Amino acid sequence: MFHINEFKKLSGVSVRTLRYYDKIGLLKPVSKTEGGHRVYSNTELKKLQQIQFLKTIGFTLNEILTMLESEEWDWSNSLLKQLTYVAGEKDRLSKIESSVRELINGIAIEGEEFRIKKIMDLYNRDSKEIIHFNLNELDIKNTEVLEKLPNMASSDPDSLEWIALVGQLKKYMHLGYSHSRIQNIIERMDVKKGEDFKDEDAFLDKLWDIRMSAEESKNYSLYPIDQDVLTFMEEAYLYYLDHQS
Amino acid sequence: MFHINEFKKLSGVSVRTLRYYDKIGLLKPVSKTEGGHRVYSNTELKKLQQIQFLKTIGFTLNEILTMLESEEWDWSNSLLKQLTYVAGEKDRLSKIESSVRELINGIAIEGEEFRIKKIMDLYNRDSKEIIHFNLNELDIKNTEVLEKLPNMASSDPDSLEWIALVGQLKKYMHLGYSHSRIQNIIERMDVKKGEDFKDEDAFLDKLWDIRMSAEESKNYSLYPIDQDVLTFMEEAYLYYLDHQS
DNA sequence: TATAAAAGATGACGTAAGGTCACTTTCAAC
DNA sequence: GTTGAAAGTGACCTTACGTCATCTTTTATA
Repeated sequence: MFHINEFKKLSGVSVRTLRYYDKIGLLKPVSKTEGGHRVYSNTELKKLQQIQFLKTIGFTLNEILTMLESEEWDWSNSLLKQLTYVAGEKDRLSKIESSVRELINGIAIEGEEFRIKKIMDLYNRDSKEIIHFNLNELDIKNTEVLEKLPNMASSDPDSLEWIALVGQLKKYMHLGYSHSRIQNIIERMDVKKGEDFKDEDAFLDKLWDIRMSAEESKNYSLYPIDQDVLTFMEEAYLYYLDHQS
Repeated sequence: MFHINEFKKLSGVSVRTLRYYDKIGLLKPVSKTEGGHRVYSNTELKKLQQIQFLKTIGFTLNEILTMLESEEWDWSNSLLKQLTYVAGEKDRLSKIESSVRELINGIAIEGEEFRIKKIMDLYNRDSKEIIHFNLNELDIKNTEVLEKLPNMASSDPDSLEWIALVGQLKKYMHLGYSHSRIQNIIERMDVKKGEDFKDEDAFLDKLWDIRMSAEESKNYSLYPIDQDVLTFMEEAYLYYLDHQS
């Protein structure tokens, strides 16, 4: 049993935060003294560490609250959502990073005059690729795509394998679409497509369809796939069809 | 000259935001009508676009305010700072992404309940860094297994596929080891084993070894594989070897 | 046991960047 | 001049706490 300052030292979380978590019902002390001082135990310490972890991967306190409250929480689903979010943010930051690098280089080379003009140029480009893209994504995510891909957030191993396959494709892209490793991946995708999923709503069919129409991929919000990966996939697939035994 | 609603349509920025920018002195309208309605011009449109750009690369409105106010601003310096910040954030998100992936993988293989709290418990306040689940942080006592599986906690797509394959095996176990679906999975495992990894330390070889000695798998604690899955895998593999071609 | 000091509790206000009412005033068309 | 649309202002709300200010409880010492 610890009082609040000991608990703070054990957990590394500020007293204010502990009181706040108590207030919002996220982490209540195991009991209180007669005078109203909070008393914590090891149980609360563990729970607090879980909270800290979920916070670092980007969940809000409210989300964490409902997660830890409900006994039957769909962890896979929310973790996949979170993965989507995190991967998307990472992607966004990558683009920003290159913009800023470009700007710095431009200023270094061309000097002061470069400033306004180039900022504008960069902004216009970014506004098309980043901002506008995000707005569309948000709008569409809630309506069409979710209906189109009902099972896409499942923790089904098949879905996971699909994710793995796309990941491999990306990893080995530099080998070129005719490379045997790439062709093996494509073959597995093709086999898997025909073999594992015969129902219409299946994850793979939907994603396969999306591959066909590159435009749609922009709205594909569960697992962001870069445009170049999709293009590459298309090329590799065509090559695969041509050279099939 | 535009009134506020036209300006909103031109810029894509909400009316509330425009009024807010006016209030904090970031973007004032060129003039006001006698009745107090805001009037904007093309100059403000350009400035607003600059603001939007600076916002997307992560500057606060306050920073932008001082930037645009002072005539001689050290752009290189602040952009470099921003680059550092953005790159750092990207790095942070990368680590989070791997953590989440690993968590998902663990759940995919093992099922929801058991693993998640245990993994989350790994979060230590001591490590100010985001946890990167490498094996050292895990509570593993058998060091032999540790040495055998150097890369198994990585989010390498190859690892992901392996994980997915084991997951599928578990999922379709009930079909029996001679079922075509199972045999397909086994075949992919076998092909993958020989094909993708030729170096000794590779993930798959090591795990394949572990399949051989079922006892060791008990110490295999990052992605523990159930005993029955291992046994089943062995049976299916023997069947596969017998009936090959 | 009395008392002082330390520790804890509670409440209020502030943060960034606006969103969302509610209510009032001005503009533009007829 | 009337009227409906558009614009104005002000207040409260959001996250996850930090930072006082004031009051009460606990604890250590005389």
